[in-house]
Amino acid sequence: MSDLEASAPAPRRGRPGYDRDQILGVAVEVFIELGYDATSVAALAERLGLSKSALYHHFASKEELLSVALDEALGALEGVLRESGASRATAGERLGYVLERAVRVLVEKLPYVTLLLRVRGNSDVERRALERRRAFDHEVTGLVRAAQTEGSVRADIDASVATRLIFGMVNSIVEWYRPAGSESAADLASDVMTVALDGLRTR
Amino acid sequence: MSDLEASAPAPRRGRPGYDRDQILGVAVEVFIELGYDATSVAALAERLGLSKSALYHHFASKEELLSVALDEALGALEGVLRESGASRATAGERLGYVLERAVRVLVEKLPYVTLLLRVRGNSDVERRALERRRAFDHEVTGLVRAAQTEGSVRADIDASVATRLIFGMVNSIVEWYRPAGSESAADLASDVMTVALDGLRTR
DNA sequence: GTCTATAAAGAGATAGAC
DNA sequence: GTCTATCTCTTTATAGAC
Repeated sequence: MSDLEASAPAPRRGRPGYDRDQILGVAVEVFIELGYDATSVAALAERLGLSKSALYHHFASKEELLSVALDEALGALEGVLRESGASRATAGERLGYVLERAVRVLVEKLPYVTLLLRVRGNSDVERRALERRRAFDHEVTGLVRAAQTEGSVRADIDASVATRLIFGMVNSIVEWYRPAGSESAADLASDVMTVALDGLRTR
Repeated sequence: MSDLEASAPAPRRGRPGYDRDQILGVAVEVFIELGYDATSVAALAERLGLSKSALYHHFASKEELLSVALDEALGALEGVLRESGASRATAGERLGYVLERAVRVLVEKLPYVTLLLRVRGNSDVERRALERRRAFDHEVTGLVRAAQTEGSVRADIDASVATRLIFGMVNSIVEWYRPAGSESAADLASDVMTVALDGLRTR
């Protein structure tokens, strides 16, 4: 987001020599494996091959790691909503765009979004993240409601319930999808769109 | 499960006088609010209005509370699968039964299932629970595959992916559904079946 | 940018009285 | 069935040297 030059493939020095992004990436991995609360700073340092003090040199606290990671995920999701407005005429089209792009953000930022989806509001940092998630969901619900009025989405289910069910499906992807497997992000997005729009039943 | 007589509405004595079930119920509430790892035994005792020692009189450890709670959820889900076999001819019918009953178990045992769905395998107790969840998912995937062969479920999506998407949707219910609200469990189950089988799109 | 050493608080669990 | 007091270990975080 705020990087003006650093799009290079990251130096990767001999052994230590970590920068903030590299440390953040490893920390998020460990947070996901053990859970944020169950992850001690000692465990993070060990995984990095660093002492705790070296880690505290880069981040002021365990919570700052969490905060920066959550911001990465939220920024990307909010970006999808921002882009959906321009040059799309109907609510149905905008909703389709948001769904498909949200799946891709989930895959591209898998660890960050995974962490976001596990946050429960246990601290100020977590509560602020939940607030931004709620705002996102609220905007999508508005899109679903508009699509119902328009006639492109079935109106016999409450917009809020429909949104929650569909995004429940989308978000659950972080529980099992691994980019290494046989299914590409494009296949996955296509499957999600099919099930969400047309369901499982044969016709 | 092993209660031979105690189906009475629970005594509810003057102030303390807790039994295991009452303590378990409160503990599960707190585990969900704060997360299991972030919940200290002191916090549990405080919520119960008891000392830590009184709590340890009922349960040998914090982990025993978790273990009993997870068993409650898993037992109910496994029961759904057990019942689905008898007297239903096609895989499509069995799958429909499992979906609808799973939603109802989620609602009836909401706190226990919520806790189950947040387990990440951080200890032997958690890993055993995950193993049982995997076995459940595997059986449902088999049902989906049979329904595809039969022709009642669309075959252009991998059975494993379809199962994960649909159960992702079902499981996400624990994130937002509250029995007190306007939507009954029957309405919810009906909405889930509609979206899962026919999708959001109008026709 | 990294280290060792340590402070200060909180964790899970137990002893033993009532 | 509940209590107070305490043990021991681990936690987050800091001090200060290299």
